[in-house]
Amino acid sequence: MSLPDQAEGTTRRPSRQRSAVLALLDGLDGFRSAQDLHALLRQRGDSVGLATVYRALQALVDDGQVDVLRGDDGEASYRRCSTGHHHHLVCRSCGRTVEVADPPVERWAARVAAEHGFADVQHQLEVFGICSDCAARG
Amino acid sequence: MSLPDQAEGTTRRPSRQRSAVLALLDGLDGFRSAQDLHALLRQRGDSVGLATVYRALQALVDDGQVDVLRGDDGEASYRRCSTGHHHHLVCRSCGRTVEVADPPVERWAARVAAEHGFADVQHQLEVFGICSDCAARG
DNA sequence: AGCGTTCATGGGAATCATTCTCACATAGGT
DNA sequence: ACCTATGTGAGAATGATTCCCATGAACGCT
Ligand SMILES: [Mn+2]
Ligand SMILES: [Mn+2]
Ligand SMILES: [Zn+2]
Ligand SMILES: [Zn+2]
Repeated sequence: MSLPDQAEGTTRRPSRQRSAVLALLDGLDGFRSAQDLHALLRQRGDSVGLATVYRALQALVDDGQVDVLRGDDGEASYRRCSTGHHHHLVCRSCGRTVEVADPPVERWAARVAAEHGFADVQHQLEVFGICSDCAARG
Repeated sequence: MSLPDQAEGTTRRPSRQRSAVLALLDGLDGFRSAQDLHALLRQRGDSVGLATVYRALQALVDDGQVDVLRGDDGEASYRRCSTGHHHHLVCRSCGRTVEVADPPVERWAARVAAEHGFADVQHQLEVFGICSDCAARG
């Protein structure tokens, strides 16, 4: 049902920078902007050029290892995710994210698209809210 | 369930420009970018400043008369929509859009959020595909 | 280890949608 | 007609993302 991930096998020459980006993402559980990730890398000492951060993220996205989300302001946020198809429950305040699945909506999307003569169907479903930690703080 | 639309009653001084934007949207059935709408207004003769197009669209969005969608490139697209809560089936090629509803997913989103302790829940669900007209052309 | 080829990096310029500024126009009430 | 609050528009400013290109690092070969 999900896209073939045709670019998944692309060989890339390993580099300290790419590893640093992936390692950073592994230690975070929420969606973060490229700018944020770049700043975090600097603090951590693993300095990486901003352009390289964007390139690394794009490569990971193409490879299906990272998910992207567009905020209301249009800024992209990235998160290390499981490779299968899923959706997200995201905290608007801190970005904390839970991966969720909803089989019924998968069928619904396919059916409603077919009913209207649409082919090549994709869908996106995200749930936003305030997590309990953030609600406690105010 | 949907947001209170608190700004809905804001009084705004009428203007030729605002009317032109709304009239243009009424004659279109797909999502269009602000830049596109601005260009269309110029062609049509109702010239309106780009900043004013953005202001008019933002006002309509705040008023709940227009929906916004963020494309993969982060560019915002706008469409005159019915005021109630709904989702969209959008053609990736021409933007043609059908409004759709899915009551089950409404309940599902509320439940899954509650199960994880999230409050102040919103969700967004969009379906993308290629409409029959565009599929016919190739 | 040395060398050449190929690909990755990074800093800064370029892009581009969107927002801001502010001088000017205009709607509406007097 | 006149006043005042608000809308407009041209261009500047903003800010995320991408592009450019000279430099650096990885790989394959010797
Ligand atoms: Mn799904
Ligand atoms: Mn819904
Ligand atoms: Zn939170
Ligand atoms: Zn179409």
